[in-house]
Amino acid sequence: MKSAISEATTQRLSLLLRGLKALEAEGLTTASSALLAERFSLNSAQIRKDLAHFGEFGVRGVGYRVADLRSKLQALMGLSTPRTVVIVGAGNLGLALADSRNFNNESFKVAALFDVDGRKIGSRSKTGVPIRAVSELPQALSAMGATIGALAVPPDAVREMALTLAAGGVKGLLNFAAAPLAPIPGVVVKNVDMALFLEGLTFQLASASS
Amino acid sequence: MKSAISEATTQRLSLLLRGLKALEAEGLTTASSALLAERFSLNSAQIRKDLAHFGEFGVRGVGYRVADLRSKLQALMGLSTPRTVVIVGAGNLGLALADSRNFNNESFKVAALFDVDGRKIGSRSKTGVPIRAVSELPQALSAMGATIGALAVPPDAVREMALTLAAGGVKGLLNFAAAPLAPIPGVVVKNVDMALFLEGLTFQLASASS
DNA sequence: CATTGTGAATCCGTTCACAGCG
DNA sequence: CGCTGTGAACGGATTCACAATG
Repeated sequence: MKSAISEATTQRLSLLLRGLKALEAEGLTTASSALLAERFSLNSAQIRKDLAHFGEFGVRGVGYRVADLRSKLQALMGLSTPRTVVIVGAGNLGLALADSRNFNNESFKVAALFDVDGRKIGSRSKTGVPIRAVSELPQALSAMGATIGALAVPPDAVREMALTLAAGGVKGLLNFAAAPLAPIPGVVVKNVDMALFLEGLTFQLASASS
Repeated sequence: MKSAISEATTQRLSLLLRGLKALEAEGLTTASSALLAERFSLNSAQIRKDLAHFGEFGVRGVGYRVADLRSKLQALMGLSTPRTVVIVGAGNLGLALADSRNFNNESFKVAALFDVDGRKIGSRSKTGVPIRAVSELPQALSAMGATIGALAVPPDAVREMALTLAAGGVKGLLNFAAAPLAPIPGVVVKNVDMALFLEGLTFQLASASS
C-alpha cells in the first residue's frame, strides 16, 4: 500500500501525461520542467515534486526524455494495459458515456451497458455497445473481467448497483448520480455531481457581483 | 466584489443546501451543526466556518432554523431566481445534459441546444429542447437572456464557442471538452474533464496495489 | 445549558531557493 | 553550466477547543 497521493497531484499527472503525448507527437524528444510548466500553466517545482513521489525521472542539466517519461507515467497510473468498463443505466447520460472517446481509447473500453428497462435490453448504443439486463450483472461481470464501473442511474438505485458491481469484482466506481455514494470497502469511489458544478458557477457569479 | 470563497466551501454549501431541502421535506424545523455534520459526513466546525463567511445564521443553544437557512443559502448562492442555460454541441453528451434534471429544475432551465450539423438543426431533444444553428447564437443569446453556457463540442471548437458565448452575455461556462479552456475576462469558467475522473480512478487503483 | 461563532493550533499542499549532479 | 531533486518557508484550509450568548 503506497502512501496516498493527493487528488490534485493525480489530476496534474493526468494532464501532464496528456501533454507529453502531444509533445511526443510534435517530435520533441526532451523537455525541461520549466517548459512543461509553461505549456500547461503550472509551476515547474510542482511538476518535479509531483514526479518525486514516484522516483527520479529526469536528467540533471537536460530535463526529461519525453517518450521515456510518457511511458513511465502511463505505467504508474495503471494506463498501460486497457481496462474493461461497464456502465449501469442506459439513459441519455449512460448512452453518451458508452459512446464517448473518454471511455473508449487505448486505456478504457466499454464492454456493456446494463438497464432495468425491458424495452432497451437487447438493443445497442450508436457505436454498438450492447444493452443488457441488470439481472445478468453478476455473471456478466466476471465473464468480462470488468474492473471499472460507471453509475448513471437514479439516486435511489445507486447504492444497490454499487454493491452488485463491487461483489462482481469491480474495483473503481464513477458515480454520476446527484447523491453521494458512501465508501465501499475495497472499492475506490469517485462522485461526479453535475449539479455541484452548475451551482458552483452561479455561486461564484453571485459572489462576484456583491 | 466579495472576498473569494474556496472551491471546497462552495461544494459543501451546495451539498448542505441539498441536505436542508431533504430535512425540510422530512418536516424537521431545526438542526444543529452537529446533526448536519453527521448526516452529510462533515465536521460540524467546518459547517459553522463555511457559513461564517456570510454572516450569522444560527441560534445559540438551539441550532439552525432549517427553512430559514435553506432560503438564505439559496439566495446567497444565486439560486433563488432561475437562470437560462444554453448548450453548444448536440452530440450524445449535449443531448443528455439538455434533458437532464441537473440542468432543468427550479434554478436552471435549458432554453436551446446549438450545433453546426445541418441534419440536427430544427429537431429537438427527447424532452423538446430545440436544436438551432450556431450561426444564430449571437442573436439568440440576447433574446433568451442566457447567463450560463455548457460546451459539449470537440476540443478545437471550444475556445471559439466560448468567446461567442461570452460576447453574447454569458457569464458562466461549463466546459466538458478534454481540453482546458483558458480564462476569459468577465466569465467564470469551470472545466469538467471526464477523462481526468476515469484516470484518477485507475491511478488510485494502481497505487493501492503496489 | 446546549450550541454557535471564532481565535489558536494543526495539517497539508504549494512555492521558494539552492545544493547536487550529469 | 543548466536543470533536477529537495529541505525549508509559506499560506490556506481544516480541526480543535472554548468563550460568548440566546
